[in-house]
Amino acid sequence: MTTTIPIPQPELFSWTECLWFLNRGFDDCMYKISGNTVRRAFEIESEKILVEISHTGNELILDYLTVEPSPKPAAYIHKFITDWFDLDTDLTPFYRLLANHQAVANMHPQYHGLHLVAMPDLFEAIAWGIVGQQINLTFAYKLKRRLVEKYGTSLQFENEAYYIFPKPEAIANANPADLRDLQLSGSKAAYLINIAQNFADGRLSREILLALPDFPARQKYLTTIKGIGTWTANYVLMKSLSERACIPYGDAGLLNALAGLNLIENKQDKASLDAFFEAFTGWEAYMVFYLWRSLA
DNA sequence: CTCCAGGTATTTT
DNA sequence: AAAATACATGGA
Repeated sequence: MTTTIPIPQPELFSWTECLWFLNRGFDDCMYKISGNTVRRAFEIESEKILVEISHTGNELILDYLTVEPSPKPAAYIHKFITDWFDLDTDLTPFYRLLANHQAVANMHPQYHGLHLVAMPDLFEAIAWGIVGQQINLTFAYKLKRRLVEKYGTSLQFENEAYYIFPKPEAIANANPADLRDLQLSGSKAAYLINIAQNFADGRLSREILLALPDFPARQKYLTTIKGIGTWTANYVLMKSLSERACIPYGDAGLLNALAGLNLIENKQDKASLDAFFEAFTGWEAYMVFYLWRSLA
């Protein structure tokens, strides 16, 4: 079965750039890329579904490779993919701001059509944020894979396993020592279990965060949770809740990119960092994403 | 061997 | 309130 998702502004969308980001040299176990297609497995209401996404000029094409989804999972997947590639955002204003700033003006022609590649699943985004704190990305993706292979589920297709991120319940019931054996730190193991329990008990969810009045309220709510500091809160909000005003302060890649462009003196130079971002009000998260892109 | 990684909580000035 | 430190371990 095949279905499609229209791309509202195909002239400002580049599938090649989005795929480049997904495939930028790390081993992310949540999808597989081959050629110009990406496959990802979902488990919704205990239905396991494998989707292959490809692209034409003005729409994404979804092929269901195993089973045809029921209406509710189909709707979930449609929304997930719309959010994954941030299809509904019009980049025109962002590109105008880039053009006005000499140091980053070339990013528009260079990365034209790159949409912010998101992590629509909030639990996955938070868990990934925790796992990735203060370690290099290569190692972080290894830890993520171990976590997913041990606590997630999977679907077999053509002799390959497609993994589905663990449900909160699976990690809520995990033994801290087992997480520690995956080479997570003791602190991270405790953070993950506590956060998973919050999700499992209904004390934390996308809906709960969205019900808060504004962005600062969501930041504050997240940072009250052990293990979620300024960086993780902003990272999660920009990657999973489409908050466009997020700056993951302290992010090593962000600081390196800004230093490389001589926009900050050193990693403590918050004044210059804030001054730079003032030119991108409302598009801070996109600016961060493009700076990360520029590091490759 | 050293230094740094898509940091945070805790302890010490 | 600001600064130092422990945490874990791979990669360069």
